[in-house]
Amino acid sequence: MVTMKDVGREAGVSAMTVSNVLRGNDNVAPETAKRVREAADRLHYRLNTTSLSARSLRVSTSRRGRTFGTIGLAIFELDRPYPSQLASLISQAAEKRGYQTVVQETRINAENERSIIERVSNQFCDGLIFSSSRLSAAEIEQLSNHRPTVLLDDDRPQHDIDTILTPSEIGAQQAIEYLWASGKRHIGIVGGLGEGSDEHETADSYDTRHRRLMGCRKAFEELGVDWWEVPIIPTLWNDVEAREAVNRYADVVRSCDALFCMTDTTAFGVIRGLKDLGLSVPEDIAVMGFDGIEMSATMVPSLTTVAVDIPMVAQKAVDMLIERIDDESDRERQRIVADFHIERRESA
Amino acid sequence: MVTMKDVGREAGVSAMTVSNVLRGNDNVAPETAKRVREAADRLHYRLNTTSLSARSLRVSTSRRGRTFGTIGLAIFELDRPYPSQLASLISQAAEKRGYQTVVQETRINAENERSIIERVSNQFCDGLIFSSSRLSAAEIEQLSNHRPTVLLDDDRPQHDIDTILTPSEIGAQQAIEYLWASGKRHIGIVGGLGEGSDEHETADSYDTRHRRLMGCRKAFEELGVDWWEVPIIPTLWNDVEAREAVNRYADVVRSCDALFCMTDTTAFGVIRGLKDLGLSVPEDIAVMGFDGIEMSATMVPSLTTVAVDIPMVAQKAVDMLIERIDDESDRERQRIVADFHIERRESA
DNA sequence: ATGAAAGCGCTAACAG
DNA sequence: CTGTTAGCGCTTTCAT
Repeated sequence: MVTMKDVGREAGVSAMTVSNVLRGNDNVAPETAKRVREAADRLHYRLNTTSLSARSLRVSTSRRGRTFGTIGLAIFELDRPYPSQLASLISQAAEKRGYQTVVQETRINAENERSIIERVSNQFCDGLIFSSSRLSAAEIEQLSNHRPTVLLDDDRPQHDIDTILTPSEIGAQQAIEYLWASGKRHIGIVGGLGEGSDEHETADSYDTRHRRLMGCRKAFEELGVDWWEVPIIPTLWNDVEAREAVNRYADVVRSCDALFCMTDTTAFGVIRGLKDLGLSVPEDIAVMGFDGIEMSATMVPSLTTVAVDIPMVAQKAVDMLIERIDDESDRERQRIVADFHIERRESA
Repeated sequence: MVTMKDVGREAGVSAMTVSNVLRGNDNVAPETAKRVREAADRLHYRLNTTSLSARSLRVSTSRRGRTFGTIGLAIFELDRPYPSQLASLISQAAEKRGYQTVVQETRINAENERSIIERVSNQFCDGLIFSSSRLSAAEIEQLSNHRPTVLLDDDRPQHDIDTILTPSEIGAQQAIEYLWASGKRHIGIVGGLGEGSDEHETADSYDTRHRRLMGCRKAFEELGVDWWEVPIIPTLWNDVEAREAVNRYADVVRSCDALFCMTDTTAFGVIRGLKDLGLSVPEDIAVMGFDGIEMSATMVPSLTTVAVDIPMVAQKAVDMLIERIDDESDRERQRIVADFHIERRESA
C-alpha cells in the first residue's frame, strides 16, 4: 500500500505536506503542491480512509472542496419493490450531495440490526437511516455512539429521533373512502397479518400495519359500517402469500366487491389469486393497493393505489440526515409525513 | 466511546489483556478473563473495527470462535427486481457464513465504481462482489489492493478474476427454439439497445446484451432464418421504456406472433404495451422473458421465461469469495455458468 | 500469565 | 510555507 510517507519521499517533502496538498489546504506553495500531486499520481496513491476515523472518530472529510462522506442505510428487505426503490432513491439523493450510501438488509431482525450498527454503520458512516427498525430509539442512540440518525416509517412512542412517516392512516382511510365513493359496499381488507410471524409484531401496536388498519377503521366508522363486520384476510405482504390467501379465503373474497390491499405487492398477488378463482379485475371485483411502486402502472390491469411520494421520502431522509451531520447543534427532532395521492387507474 | 483501556481500568488489567480475552486467546487466567468480560459487558464495550485495519490491513477477525467479516457488493441497480433479488440472496447467503454484506449501487458508472472501491469496499471489506462492472479486471485489482473479488455476469476477455455468468447465450438460444417449437414463425426481439446510452456500451461487445443477442442469432441461423430479417426493437431494459417502445414500433410488433424480451421486467412493459395496442397475450402474440424473477409467476398472464437459478448465482458468489478470503493461496481462477431452465407458463 | 513499547496511516496543533 | 510531535484504538512483539 502506498502511504503519504511514500508520496512525500517521492516528492521530497514530508507526509504532512502531502496531507495538506491532497486535502486542498492552501498553505502550500503552488510549486510544491504540483510536485506532490504528480508524485501521488505516479505512485497511484489512494487515501486510506480507515485511518481518518481513528484520529477523528468522524468519517467525513472534505477533499478538494468536495465533502466525502458515507451514509448507512439499514432496510428491512431488498427483494421487494418498495424498499428497493427507496434504497435506490436514497442512494442517488445522497450521491448528489457527495455522500456514498451503503445499504444493508435487516430482514426485520433486531439482532441483524445490532450487528449492522456495530460492525459497519457505526464504524464507517457519518450517519444512519433506519427503515422499519425493531430497535428502540434509545438502543440505536447507544449502539451508534449517538451518530446522526433518521428513522423511516417507525411510529413508536419514543420519537427522540428524526422520523419520516408514510401516510399510513390517512392514506388507508382515503382508499376506503375512494372505494366507497365508487359504489362499493362490500369492501374487504387484505394483509391483516404481519410480515414476521413472531409475537413482537403483534405486541407492537404502533407499526405500519396497525396504522393502516386504523385508517380503514376510521373510514368505515365514519361511513357507518361496523368495523367488526369488515372481512380481513390475513397474509404476509408479498405476492406469493397474498395469492395463496385469496385462494384459501375464496368464500370471503367472493362476498366482496372490492379489496383494499396493504401494499402494491400484496395487490399483485391478490389480482393473480382472483384470476385463479375465475374472477376478473375490476369487472367482478375492484382491487386497490398502497405504496405506488413503479410497476403498479405497468401491471395489467394497472393498479389503483395510494401512491406515496417515495422520492420525497428519500430526499427528505437524506436532507435531514446531512443537516444533522453538518450541524451538530441539538435542533429539535423533526417528524415528517410524506405526501401521497390516490392514483386512479384501471383496477378500481 | 468505550475503549479497551476503559475496560481494562474497570477490570484492573491492561488494555492488552482485554484484547487477549476478547479475542479468545487462551493465555489468560480464567479468573481474569471472567472479570474482563464482565467489565466489558457492564461498560457496553464495542470493538472498534476501524483500528483493526490500520494494524493489519485485514478487516476480518475471529472473536469467540465466530468469524466476523464483511463483504462488499457493488450492484448496478437497486430498483429493479433482478438485481435487488440477487442482492438480497447474496446478503442472506453471506449471513449464514457469518459475513455481513454491504450493498452499493453503481448505476453502471465507472466513476461510481471507483469511488465505491476506494471509499468503502477497499477499506472495510474482506472481499468484493461486482455485478456488471464497467472496470477492467486490472483496475479492480489495483484499486482494491488485490482484495479477493468475484465478478458477476461480466464476460470480458480479461478474466483474471473468479466469475459467475448467467447463461445468456444458451438461454436466449433455447428461448427462441422454444417459441419456434410452439409454432411461432415471426419472432421479434425486444431490448436490442443498451441500458446506458453512452458509447461505452456499444463498444463493449462482450456484455450481456450482446451475448443474449448472439444466442438468438445462433438459434435463428440453425433454424434457417436470416438473422438480418429478425425484427429487433431497441429499448432500455425496464418496463416503462419497453412499453413506450412497443407503442412506438407498433407496426413491427403487429407483424410478429411472438416477442422474446431481454429481461422479465422488459417483458412486463411489453405485455402492458401490447394491451395498449389492443393485443392480448398469449392469444394474439406470445411473450417470453429472461431472468425468472419472482414476480414473473404472479403476473397476469404469468410469464414464460428463461429462469436463471438466481439463488445459485448468489450462493456460488458467496462461496467462491469466502474460499478466496480464507485461502490466500493462488488457486486457479474459476468461471461458473449458472443453471437455468425454460419455465413454461401462460404467456407463451 | 500479564503488560510495556512500538507502530499501523493519518491529521490537529504547534514550532520554526 | 513546511516540518515535528503526539495521539486516535488496537495488535504484534518481546519483556517481565
